[in-house]
Amino acid sequence: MLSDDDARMYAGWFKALADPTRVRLLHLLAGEGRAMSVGEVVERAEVGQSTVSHHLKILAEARFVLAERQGTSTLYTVNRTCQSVFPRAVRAILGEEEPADGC
Amino acid sequence: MLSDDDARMYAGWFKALADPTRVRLLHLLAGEGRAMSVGEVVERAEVGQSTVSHHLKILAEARFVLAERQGTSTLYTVNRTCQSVFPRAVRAILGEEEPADGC
DNA sequence: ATCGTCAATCGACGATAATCGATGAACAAG
DNA sequence: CTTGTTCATCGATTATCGTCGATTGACGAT
Repeated sequence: MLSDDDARMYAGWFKALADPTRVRLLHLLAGEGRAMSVGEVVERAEVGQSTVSHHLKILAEARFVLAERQGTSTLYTVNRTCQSVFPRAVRAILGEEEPADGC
Repeated sequence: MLSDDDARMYAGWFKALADPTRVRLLHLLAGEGRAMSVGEVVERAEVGQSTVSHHLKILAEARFVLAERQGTSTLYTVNRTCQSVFPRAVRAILGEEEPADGC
């Protein structure tokens, strides 16, 4: 049986993309193909600055984006090495692979 | 830009697995390798009957499990054709594939 | 027709999460 | 040092979600 901690870990990965606003922010960032400051993201998003900051933090904690401070602004980039987390998580949940941690 | 509806659709798929209890139920069902009644699932789960019924319904609506009524009981099975949903969703969000609907 | 079993639904409660506006902290420019 | 910019954090509000116990509805057996 999947341990409680493993279940929470997998659920956590899915939770990071379980919000439409985060999906759109990630898509926006990926479509631009370069690092973007929070301000640039706010300009193209339809939510306020604090909301964008909040969601980018969640995406960064889940490692789907990378953050880098540059002077007074923070640049966010898509972390493309994370594309494989979901296939691996699904296989682990379905019992075809031993649990994997990290991204 | 990803439409609001598309973003909600993708987020909805992730949301279905964004809860530890649902992850465990799906894992339990997959590990058994056969259709299980709600009662059987309740026996091995650590939550009440109404909670199990609630979560199985959510998993079924997202097409991750299939439900079939058999007399007085309902049998749930893992829908293994849904494994590809997440890779495809991720590619669509990251802009490497046109949006895909359904599972 | 009645009774017992099984699962879905209902109503309520507490916890989590999304959003906003305002405040605060770090930094650059003058 | 002061001012302006940029982002993170705080506090509050509202909405959503997970869980439970109780009820209801469907079905089979007697």
